[in-house]
Amino acid sequence: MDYTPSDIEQKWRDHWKKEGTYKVSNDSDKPKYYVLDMFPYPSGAGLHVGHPLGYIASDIYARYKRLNGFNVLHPMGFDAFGLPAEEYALQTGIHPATSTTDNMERYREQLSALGFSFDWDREVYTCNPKYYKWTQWIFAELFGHYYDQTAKKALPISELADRFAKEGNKTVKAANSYKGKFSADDWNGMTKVEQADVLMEYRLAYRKIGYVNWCEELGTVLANDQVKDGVSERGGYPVIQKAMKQWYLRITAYADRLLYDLAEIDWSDSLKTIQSNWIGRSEGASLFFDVKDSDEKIEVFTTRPDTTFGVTYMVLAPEHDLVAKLTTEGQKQKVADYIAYVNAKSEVDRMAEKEVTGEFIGAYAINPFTNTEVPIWIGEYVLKDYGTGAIMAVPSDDERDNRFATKFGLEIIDVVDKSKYPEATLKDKVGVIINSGFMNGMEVPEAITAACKKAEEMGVGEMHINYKLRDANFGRQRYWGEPFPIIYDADGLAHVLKVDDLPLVLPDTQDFKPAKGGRSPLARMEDWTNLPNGMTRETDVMPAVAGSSWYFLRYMDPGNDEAFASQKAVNYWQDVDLYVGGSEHAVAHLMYARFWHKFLHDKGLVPTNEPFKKLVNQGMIQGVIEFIFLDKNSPQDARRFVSADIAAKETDGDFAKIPVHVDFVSNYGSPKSYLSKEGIEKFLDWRPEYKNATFETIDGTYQKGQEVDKFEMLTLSEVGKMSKSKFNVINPDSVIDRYGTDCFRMYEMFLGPIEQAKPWDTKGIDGVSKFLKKYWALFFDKNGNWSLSDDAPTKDELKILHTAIKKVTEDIERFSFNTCVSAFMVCTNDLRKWRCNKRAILKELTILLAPFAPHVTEEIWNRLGESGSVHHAAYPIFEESHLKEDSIEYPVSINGKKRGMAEFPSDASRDDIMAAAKELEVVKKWSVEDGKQIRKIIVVPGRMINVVVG
RNA sequence: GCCGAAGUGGCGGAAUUGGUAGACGCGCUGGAUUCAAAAUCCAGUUUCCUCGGAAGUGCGGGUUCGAUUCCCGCCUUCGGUACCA
Repeated sequence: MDYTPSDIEQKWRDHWKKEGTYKVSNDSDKPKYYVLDMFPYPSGAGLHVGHPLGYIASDIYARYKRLNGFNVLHPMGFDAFGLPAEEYALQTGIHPATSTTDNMERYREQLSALGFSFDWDREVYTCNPKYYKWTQWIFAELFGHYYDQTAKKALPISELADRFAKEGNKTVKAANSYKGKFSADDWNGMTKVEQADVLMEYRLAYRKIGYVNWCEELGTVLANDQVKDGVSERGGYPVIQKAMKQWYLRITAYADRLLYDLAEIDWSDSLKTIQSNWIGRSEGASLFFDVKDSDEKIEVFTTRPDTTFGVTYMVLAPEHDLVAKLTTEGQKQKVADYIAYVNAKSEVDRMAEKEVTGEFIGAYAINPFTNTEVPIWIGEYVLKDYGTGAIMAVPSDDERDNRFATKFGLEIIDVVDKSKYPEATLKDKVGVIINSGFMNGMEVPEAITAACKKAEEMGVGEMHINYKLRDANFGRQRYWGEPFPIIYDADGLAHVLKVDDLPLVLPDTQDFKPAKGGRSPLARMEDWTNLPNGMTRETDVMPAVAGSSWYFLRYMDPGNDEAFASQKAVNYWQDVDLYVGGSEHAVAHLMYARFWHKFLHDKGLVPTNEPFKKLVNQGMIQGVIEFIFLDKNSPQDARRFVSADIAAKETDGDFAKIPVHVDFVSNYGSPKSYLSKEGIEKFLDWRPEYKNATFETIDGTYQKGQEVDKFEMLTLSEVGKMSKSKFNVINPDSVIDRYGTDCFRMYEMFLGPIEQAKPWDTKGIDGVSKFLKKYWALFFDKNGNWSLSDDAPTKDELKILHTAIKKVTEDIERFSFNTCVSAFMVCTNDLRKWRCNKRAILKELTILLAPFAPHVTEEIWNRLGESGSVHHAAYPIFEESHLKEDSIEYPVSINGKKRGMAEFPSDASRDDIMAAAKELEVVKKWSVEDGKQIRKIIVVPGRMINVVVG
């Protein structure tokens, strides 16, 4: 009887569904274990082969925990709001709700074909009003709270207003963006609007001016992803930075806790480092510089107040508020030109700019320590949102300042003597201070303290802790997202909707184009925005990160209409024990989710301080992106495409890389990938705007309709993220059709370490397929008849089984699934050598294999005559005694090079082995016979012997 | 630019704590079976040479009896860089 996956896999999936094999209850005597996957965005391209990598790993782990007696919560859902569905709607007129529903349906089918042990009754999707009711509610709660730095937690904003009325804000230590100080009398004398404006600067959800990518031609705000090289990806129109008032979340209030609580969670060091660098806590001083002939002061943050005597100029961010006020008449034009240049660049482009750029604004600041005048510049390397958006430049001790000063011929004064520390780089805070008045002769750390003290005495500054972390821009001028539960009164004051008025359902429309001024399409729906009582609704919607910031809590109690989840459910499940997802989410999603969780914890609504106890980042399965080259200078009605080899040769040509759908390309991913005549025709059907183009190769040129015998246009292959926008998505469906789900699951695991990125390739899948056939064949005789023996297993058979139990168990625990698959292969190969068909061995092997290949093992389990499901069986117990050997083979090295082997009893002592080693043939050959002496013998019991000769 | 990761045979990868480099699989070569093919099975497969060795884990140094593993300096590729998710 042959192994035929198609005969068994669907049968068992139907059976599991019918029996509710993977249902999980909130009432259980078993210990709980929560295994969570990062839920997918249901893209129109379907589930690709990269998604399952993490899902298979977490499914194996969930099944492993279940076999070990845990009550395992293992849910799945969809991150269903987002930009791509809206862009698709703009192009096709298909409503995002429709396309998203269709895509989710396709994803469910694809996911269920992978045999995951999800409890689908707990499915959550973020665009469901029953779900986003609570997303809106959490936002409303954030709006209703401020962060009290004395209590170290969020408190109701009403308590803050009461304190202002009694004490003003001088005694309040709270996270805020309000600059001034006021007394109780001042507060009580303010108008309602003024008070509301002040409170807004303290709320955890607040409004302020922020910058967006604005495309005038498209009349819309663009995501960073939609901007390439300063122009819109669609159409290639110019994009500038435009100021807009919108919602923000004050995540910076939690910066310290987000940083220090990393210590209590089991995440990789690299991920913790990424998060900690993203938070970017640095201690230093804020210093105020007077401006010559002006009342204005420029505030800077510096980690090196000890170098203040070396300040020879200042640089403001081009967007800094003071730029307009301080620029002198003579410099106005140059400054305006420079700002226009900067506005056309994204932040990433600005940071990546290798050339130093800047402009003098004509004004001078006064160095508070030296009273000398220093010129004020603007430069793109200073970012508005980091620190105060202004720096004091110390070209002697900062690399970027140094490059800037060198290029523009600005003065450089040495203030730190590093001659005592020849190893130190500019970045190291070491050295002796020189040319610096009261600090001369001090070591750097001492001087930093002294400079802060002096600044405080002089009233020109103070110690300050700065974070790179910025508050989260939470407004999108879009349609497909959660509406804000916010209405504005006649004074423009924001009010939140009460929980009884939620969800505020996203109104229906067929017109997804932005409204005037780049506002959300909702702004056009006046019936919805204008309320009968004269109030108006907020028309921005929330970003996709909103729904993904708390979904893990909803799975605990997904149907609840009274709360985001019941306290009983939350107290039972507590937190996520294992979270598996891509490293591309290392900052944004994980940071926001931790922030929301901590806020809910402050409110006493979740028992844990951190949401994700252990986190494993799966590497990305990459796709191949194929390009041909478009000659940018060719006329619009006769575009010229050239092959990759021509483009490589014509180095002076001006070519744009145009991605080609991988389906059109022959031999994709290899150096010889090419477009055939048929491939080009498919490309032209797909991109009709190029129908008149010519396609040039070294051997000749092709144009649509032309007759050619053999035509191969070489394409350029690059490896990169699998994404609909790169036209390189590969679905698992065809692989599953051919090899079966169990094989696909094991092959994805066999590809390599789960955390490592790798390009997709089906080359080795036959090996895994052969393994499953061999495993199946263990249960059958030569004639294909079911044939098992009930005899007691031999010592060798037990050793093979228990070697596998040990290896597989240890490797599951350390998430090394590729080596598990290899251990299974070794085990079946060895059992085949012994022609083992003992029930006692094969039954245990079947349970061990069940998490990896759930279908074939269930079929065998059934044929073994066992009751129930193999997925509810008891995990095999490892017995050390079966692995014991009488003797061990030692490698014998001479001077670190392996020269031979020698066998010793496994209980031989180090001294015994050392004595015996001297007499070994190999050792004599390489020492005495070579005219050398034995200098030293190193024995590591059970491992190796190394003899040093010389 | 900044932050993080990776680099080992023709290919995917293994080596868990500094201790036999290349497990397992693909591919390839030869053989068996077959009228033939597929499938299956067996053997071989890092490179180089004088068959005894020599070299070898991106590159250049270092520590050590011993380094894929630790340290210093580079190179290349991938991910993130705050509005793709």
